Amino acid sequence: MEYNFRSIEQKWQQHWKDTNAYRVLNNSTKPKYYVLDMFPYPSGAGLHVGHPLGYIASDIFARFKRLKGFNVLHPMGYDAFGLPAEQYAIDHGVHPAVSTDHNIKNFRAQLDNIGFCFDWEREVRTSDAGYYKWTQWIFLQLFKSFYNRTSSKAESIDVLVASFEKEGNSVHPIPGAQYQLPGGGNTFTAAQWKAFDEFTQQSILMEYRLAFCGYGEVNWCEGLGTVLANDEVINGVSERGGFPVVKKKLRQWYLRITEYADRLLDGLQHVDFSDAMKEMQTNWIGKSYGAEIDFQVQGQSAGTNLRVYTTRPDTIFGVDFMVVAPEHELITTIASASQKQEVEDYIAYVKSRSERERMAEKKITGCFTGAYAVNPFNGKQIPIWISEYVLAGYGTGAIMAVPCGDERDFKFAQHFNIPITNIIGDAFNGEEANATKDAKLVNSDFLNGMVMRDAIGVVIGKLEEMGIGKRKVNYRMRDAAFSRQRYWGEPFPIKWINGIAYPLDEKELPLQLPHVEKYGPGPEGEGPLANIPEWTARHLETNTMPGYAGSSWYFLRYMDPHNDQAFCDRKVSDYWGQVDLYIGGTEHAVGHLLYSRLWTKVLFDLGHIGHDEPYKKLVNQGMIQGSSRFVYRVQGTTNKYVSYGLKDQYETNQLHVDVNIVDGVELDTEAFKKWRADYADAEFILEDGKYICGVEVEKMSKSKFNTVNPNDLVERYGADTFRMYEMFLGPVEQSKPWDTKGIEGVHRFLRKLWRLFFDEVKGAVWTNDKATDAELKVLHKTIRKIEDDTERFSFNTAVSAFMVCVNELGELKCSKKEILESLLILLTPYAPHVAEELWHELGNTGSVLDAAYPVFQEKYVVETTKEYPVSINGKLRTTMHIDLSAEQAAVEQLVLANEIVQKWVEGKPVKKFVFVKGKMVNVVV
RNA sequence: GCCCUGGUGGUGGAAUUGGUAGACACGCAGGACUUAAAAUCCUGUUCGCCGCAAACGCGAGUGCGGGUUCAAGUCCCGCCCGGGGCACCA
Repeated sequence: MEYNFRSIEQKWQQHWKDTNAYRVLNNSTKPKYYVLDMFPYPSGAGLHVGHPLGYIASDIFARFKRLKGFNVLHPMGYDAFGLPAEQYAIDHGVHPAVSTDHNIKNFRAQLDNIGFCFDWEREVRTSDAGYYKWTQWIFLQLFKSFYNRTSSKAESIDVLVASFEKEGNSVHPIPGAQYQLPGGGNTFTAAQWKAFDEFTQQSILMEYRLAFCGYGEVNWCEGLGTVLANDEVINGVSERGGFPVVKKKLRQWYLRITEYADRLLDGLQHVDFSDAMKEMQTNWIGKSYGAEIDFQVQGQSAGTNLRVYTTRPDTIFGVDFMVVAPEHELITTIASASQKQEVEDYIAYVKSRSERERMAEKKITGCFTGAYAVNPFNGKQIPIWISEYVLAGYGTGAIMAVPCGDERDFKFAQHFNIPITNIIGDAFNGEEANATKDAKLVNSDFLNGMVMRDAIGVVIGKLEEMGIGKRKVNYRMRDAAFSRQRYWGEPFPIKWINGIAYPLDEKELPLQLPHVEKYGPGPEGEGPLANIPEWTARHLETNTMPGYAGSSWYFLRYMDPHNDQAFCDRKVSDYWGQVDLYIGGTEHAVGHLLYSRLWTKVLFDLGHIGHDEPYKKLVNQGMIQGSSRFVYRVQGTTNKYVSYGLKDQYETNQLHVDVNIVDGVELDTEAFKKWRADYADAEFILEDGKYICGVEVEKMSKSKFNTVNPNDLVERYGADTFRMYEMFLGPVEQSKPWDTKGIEGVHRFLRKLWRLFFDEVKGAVWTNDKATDAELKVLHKTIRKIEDDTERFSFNTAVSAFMVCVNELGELKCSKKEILESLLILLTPYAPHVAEELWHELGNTGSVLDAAYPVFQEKYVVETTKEYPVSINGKLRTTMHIDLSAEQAAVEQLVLANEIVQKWVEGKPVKKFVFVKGKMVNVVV
């Protein structure tokens, strides 16, 4: 009887399906464990061997936890809305719903092939109305909430309104500093609030809502009648058609994620993410501590101040000029008559440049306004410049420039010949800025002699005393744009009437995405929904939600996927709680992870769930790179190819060749001729009768012909081999190249395992004999190793531990049920099909999926002697078997009597004798 | 430029707390079985030196240069190279 993996795998997959082996219940006496894979987008290209890596790892872990007695939730679903499907629809005339459905079918077939233990009854798709009903519902919660800065959490907007009616906005000032009420200013009393008309009231509330609508700058292309992404704009004109593109403020939905900046930062201390991941999120949030300082502008009325943000108030005596962003509102007020034309020209120039150009070119540009600010401490006049290196959206959109301490300021000063004041003495060399905080200040009036680090607080204190500055924390993170002018996404449950956004009643959800035939943009940068008369007649919002809407909360829906009364029953989310293990790539470091953390915090604040961090532990799987193969076409010929080893004798061109027609490095020349029509009459210059290909590691991609389809490998070696090989390749977190050839080693291992049970001629060879000490030792060593390795996600070493175990049992000629049965349970997470088959062959009737995990017993692995390495002066010279209970004195005697040791010691006195019990011996002479 | 990673045989990788570097595989070489091939199995395989050869032995060796230690792939200091992220954030 031989290892017929095809029929075995088919049989058990069918059996598990028939018996609902992977169904998970929401109530259990067992402890819970939640294993989640990052939501895949079902692309039309299908899976290559790089994709399932994380799924296999999570599957192994889920099965392991199940064997260890946990109730394990391990679901899968699809992030089905999104731009690619819509783009495909536009290009091919297939409705996104149709192509998405088709892609999901293929995706599912590929997944099933690998034998995952997903509970498919819990599958979710973000594009299903039953799902996005709740995405819309959560959006409404965001819309109807504000961030209460006094309680530091989201609360109902009703709380805010009640406060307004009682005390105006004195308790809850408007979060956006720039906002101006229709009559100017940004504070109001209770009486004023009550007197505002509805439009004004709603406009004010919009300034607080966690999901809000505002105006944002976008690239508007009149010629194409649409908004363009940054990468679709080149040199100020559209990539397609060359039409001019201008920055335009357009209505957009946003999430007020900035209010959660601190909590998102703090939360990182309570989750188990890699340092790199925490670092990326921390940088993205970009918290900085500094001060806002008001500078009087010369010749302007007392109220017209230039407010700057700086993290280095200690350098205030080194300020040689001010720089404001080109968008700064004060420019028109302060620009002098003589500079007016120059300023206008400069602003026009900046407007013509896209964000991308601005960043790519990094030219030093700028323009003097003709106005001067006054240094509040010494009355010095400071010229005010405009430059695009200062960003309107950060801080106050204006800075005080200190060229001796800031590289950008230094370069600007040099470029425009602005004299530089040195306030750090020898620490400034005149060649480049020095951003130190440890220098002693000079030329700094009352700060002279003080270390900069200490001066920061002193200056802020003084500014506050004078009433012209205050401590200020800033964040780099901006509010998240939450609308797309696209079709294939969740419609917003919002109606617009007279410029006021009204939420739909929850009973009206889901607001169904209407069917359309065309996906072209609507007028004035609106989405395709604006082209549907029935839609606009209902005054419905025409934008749709972005891709990350549905994926921000899907981990909650898996818990209770069919509930049509709530997004997830509170009792159910309390039972499952956080995702215990989340596996996925690093590409979602700041997008998806930050958004889903935000949504979780809001839902927690509003009392809908009981935890405020979605993921307890995050593991990032590495990428599997492609290993490309090349053939070398001789130059001057149309179809003559020279083998790798001989190519230096010719002038050649290197061409990618499909890795699937190469065995290791040897090209299948017949397959090559059949591969593409123009290679049909190819000729080869061989070495040793073979055509050897060149090899290079590159990204795995169709265009490089280095993709490998898991289906082909499963067909040839079986799912169990494939799963184990993906793990055997190396640590999950690490990127590594794919090498199909290596899979045979894992396949051989499974056949070796099989032969412990069955002989090709004799049939079953396993016995009920009592296991020997040596056999039990092999088994228990393996139990310990597999358990440890699996717990710490070291799946590659676990696979080799299985190999070692089977090799050793083979040497011992051990085919005893007592040993093999336990081994099968250990193997179940990794190779479930063959484990289940052999489990039944041993006479078990239940499924191995629910067997009791073997318990490691120390007594079987205790050693009495150890082969000690013996070094002389740190160099290994020999090894000696010594009783483990032996103490230093006895060992010393034994070792020094050893012939080889004596030879090396050569009668010299022993200076030191190092003995670490159970480890090693070192003789120092 | 800044931050985070990593660098070990021909290849993927192992060495969990400083204690026998190269586990386990791939590849390669040789052998067995076979008319032959495939499959399978066995042996060898870090490099160098000595040697007809094997055994044994010796020397070097974890990107480079220093250091700490009885002992360093592992710890410290200074470099070099690859991968990833951020990039006018004041």
